[in-house]
Amino acid sequence: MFVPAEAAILHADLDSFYASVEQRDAPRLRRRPVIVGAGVVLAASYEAKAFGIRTAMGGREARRLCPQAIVVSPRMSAYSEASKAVFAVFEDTAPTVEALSIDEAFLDVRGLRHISGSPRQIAVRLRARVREELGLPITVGVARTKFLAKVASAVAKPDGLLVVPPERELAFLHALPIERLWGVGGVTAGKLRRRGISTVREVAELPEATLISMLGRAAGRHLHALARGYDPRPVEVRRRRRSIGAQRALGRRRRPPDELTTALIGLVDRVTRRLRKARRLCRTVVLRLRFDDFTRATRSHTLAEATAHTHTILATATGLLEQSGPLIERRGITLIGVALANLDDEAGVQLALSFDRTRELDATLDLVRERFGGGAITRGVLVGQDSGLTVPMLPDK
DNA sequence: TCTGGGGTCCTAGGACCC
DNA sequence: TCTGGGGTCCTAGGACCC
Repeated sequence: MFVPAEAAILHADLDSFYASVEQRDAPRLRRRPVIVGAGVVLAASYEAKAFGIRTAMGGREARRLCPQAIVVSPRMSAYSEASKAVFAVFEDTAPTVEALSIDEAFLDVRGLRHISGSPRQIAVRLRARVREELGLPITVGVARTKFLAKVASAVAKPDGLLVVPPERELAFLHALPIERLWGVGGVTAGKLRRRGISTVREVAELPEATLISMLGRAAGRHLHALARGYDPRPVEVRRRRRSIGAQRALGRRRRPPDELTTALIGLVDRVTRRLRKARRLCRTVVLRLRFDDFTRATRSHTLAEATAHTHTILATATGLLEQSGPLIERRGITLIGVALANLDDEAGVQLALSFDRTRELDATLDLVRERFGGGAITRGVLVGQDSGLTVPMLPDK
């Protein structure tokens, strides 16, 4: 069981990432309210946030709140570059780095005391390096668990550092409003508040069964554990992605069917390119739709064989779109998207293992390695020199 | 010009298999 | 005639995150 005793997990989170990159690269934007993205706010500088501007807010509303704000178009490649540079510093700081998104990560710094100093000293140096070498503000939360580190960085923002020592965890956590919990969004917060629960302390006082009956099994258990400061999830290098998607907002204007088909072709083209670039195959094609009233629907189809072939995927997606014709007719359409799921390795070979049930798992895997010339096994996928081997359903030893 | 674009995980029912 | 339990896969929807 993973139960670290010391506060040695860092959650590092760049502040207003896109907006900070823009301010770094263009002096005229510094100390000014900056909004990235015109239709919808993708990021707002802290000067802009002071006017009440928030991420995902409509552009019109944002300009109403702050007419003097400078609106810039997103430069995704610049953010991607900046992210790579920041992650290089993360990797240089800790042996285990778990990326959460383009601008945040967990770092496990246990066992580094002799080499790098205390977790706090490591965090201080990390912040200084990102500021000095890359010109970007970053906030770091330090705690015994991932969840607490994440909450700590959220509380410390912007440009801050907060260490939560183990003996202060519950006092820190219990005083917070439920909305601060990672995993509690609008719907869950609403359910809790309607029952008169507004702080983490009140959640912690609830029996697990009550939370499960309110929120469902997984969410109830999860929240019950977190509110008591229990979070056994280790920092681990991220698994491979499980889906690849692309989508396009269409606005409220009525679109003729051939325009939808054109949009679909563009999306499938984009998404299959990314699929092939990642050297993956997909077996499931998902069509995503959003309607005039903002409700959503998905339609999916699973193929018999994995593919990265544009025409196969396009034909499948087109079929799903045709099937959705009546739905679109009735409810109008404001967004169309395609996602590819059930991803396989391009070179993955499905290997049906039949083996002696008395053999230990490790011995079985050794046998597979021996047979196929070595390689590393990751998540059930054995990647060899030239080919990958999927090892399905290994039984308990 | 109300509401972008990219993801993850969970739930629940039905088909199908042993 | 009535009665099982356990498991996987697929589809659809929903909540949440950045």
